[in-house]
Amino acid sequence: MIPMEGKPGEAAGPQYLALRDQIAFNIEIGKLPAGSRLPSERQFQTSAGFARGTIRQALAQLEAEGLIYRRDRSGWYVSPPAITYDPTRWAGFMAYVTEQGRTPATITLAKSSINANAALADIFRVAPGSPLHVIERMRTIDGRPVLVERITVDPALAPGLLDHDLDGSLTQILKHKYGVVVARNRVDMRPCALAKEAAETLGTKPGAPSLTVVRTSFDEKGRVVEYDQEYWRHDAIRIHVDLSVRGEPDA
Amino acid sequence: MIPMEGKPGEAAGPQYLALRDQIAFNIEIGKLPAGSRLPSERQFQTSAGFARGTIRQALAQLEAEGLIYRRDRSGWYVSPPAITYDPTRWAGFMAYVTEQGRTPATITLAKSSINANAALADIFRVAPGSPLHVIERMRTIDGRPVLVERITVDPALAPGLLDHDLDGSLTQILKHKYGVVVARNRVDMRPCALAKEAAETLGTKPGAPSLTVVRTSFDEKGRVVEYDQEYWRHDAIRIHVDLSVRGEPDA
DNA sequence: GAGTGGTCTAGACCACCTT
DNA sequence: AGGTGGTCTAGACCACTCA
Repeated sequence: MIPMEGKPGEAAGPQYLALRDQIAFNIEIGKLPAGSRLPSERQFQTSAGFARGTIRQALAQLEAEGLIYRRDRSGWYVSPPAITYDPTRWAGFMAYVTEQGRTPATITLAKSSINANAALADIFRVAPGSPLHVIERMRTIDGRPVLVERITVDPALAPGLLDHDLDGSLTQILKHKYGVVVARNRVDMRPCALAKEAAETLGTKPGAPSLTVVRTSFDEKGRVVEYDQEYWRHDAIRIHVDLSVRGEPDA
Repeated sequence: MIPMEGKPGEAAGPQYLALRDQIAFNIEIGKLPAGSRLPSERQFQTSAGFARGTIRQALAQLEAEGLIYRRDRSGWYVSPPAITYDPTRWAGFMAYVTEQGRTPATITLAKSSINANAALADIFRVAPGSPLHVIERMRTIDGRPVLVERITVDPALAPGLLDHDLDGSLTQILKHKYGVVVARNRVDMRPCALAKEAAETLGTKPGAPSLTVVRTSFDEKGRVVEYDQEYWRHDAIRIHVDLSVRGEPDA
């Protein structure tokens, strides 16, 4: 067990925030380095003298701030630094994670053919019931699962796609094996909470804070080549966009 | 009090998720319209037969998902639809909120002159201790506070800026009164939790889930004209970016 | 099998909002 | 003044992980 430092001057307020401050302080000064495990909730109970519910409130607060994360039924850990994601750049996951000095990996969870429901039929502009490829993958950074994604591809553009090794870059495969080139990208992002299934895959709890990123890629003819729904641990990503002027200035 | 509908077939799982599903169902079918108030926690306690802690777990879950929000010590309310924000477009808050059929408003909370600390001096490339304008504002959509922001401006570019009415568009003032035109924008976003002060201003609880947006605006000479830190209620915003190809494709 | 977090109970008092 | 959410306690049992 890692002994915690007391923290200096504190403002008044709820006890759980005082405990939060103390833990945050120990993370700041490096006493609790990234990736290390926090003392157990019952150890905090003893050392801090609060009820377990209060301890958990402090931990939930730190989780919401992105300072710590949990591994389901295993313990609480200090979050590693977030990866910066720039939707205006075309680099894929493997590329930009490596660029930032981290180690990415991809695990294909499932691949299958489905029939388009109304929503997907609308997105791909095909008849409802048309076949579509669906690929589910999990991606890790330095061994920690950070996102699950569900990719839908129109088999008309990439027949036999599912026979390839899908642990690398999908965009690369589409380009080199099928000559499909992405000409336009649409990206939607919003904070949300993890659904049960995604939470289990990421080894965390349903309802854990998360960021949903939906990417729709089009080729030069405006056809949808890839529809990608990503669910990120919210402490693993930050968005960065750098733009020169375009569009009308302000109001 | 609004009577709640029972919800149909349910999967096994924790009780708080069952209650979550029931409330979510009532929001979906419109029994609990946007902006309306939920029954009180103690009413749920009676009607659902759970302990209050379990009720609060369900509500916290719905809050994390962005379906409901709280007004401190007042009650729980159904979240209105989110506003779409496109960082690649130049439209200001007033413009894009209006475009989406909603009513924006701005309230200036404070304006003052400070001396640059190390971090700000670095951003503005001035000597530490140099004077800087700081403006704090709150912005609302349809009367609901959705963000607080802290804007820093170099007085060298806009002397006397604080004497203007700052409830409108700052970018407009900089452009029309000072001839300062934004040529480049850098935007950083990340999920986080509201600090105590921001939470109070937004009428919610510290630690409420939130999205931080930091905008740095440059003029054509590369000088920083505006440094804007925004703290959004996480259920009030979604990001949308639409891009044509640029940069190398993938890896 | 010991220990972890996940869930749940049944109370309590408080600060604050609302009427 | 009555009701609200905010905080806190002191237990309990369970499903699961880990050694």
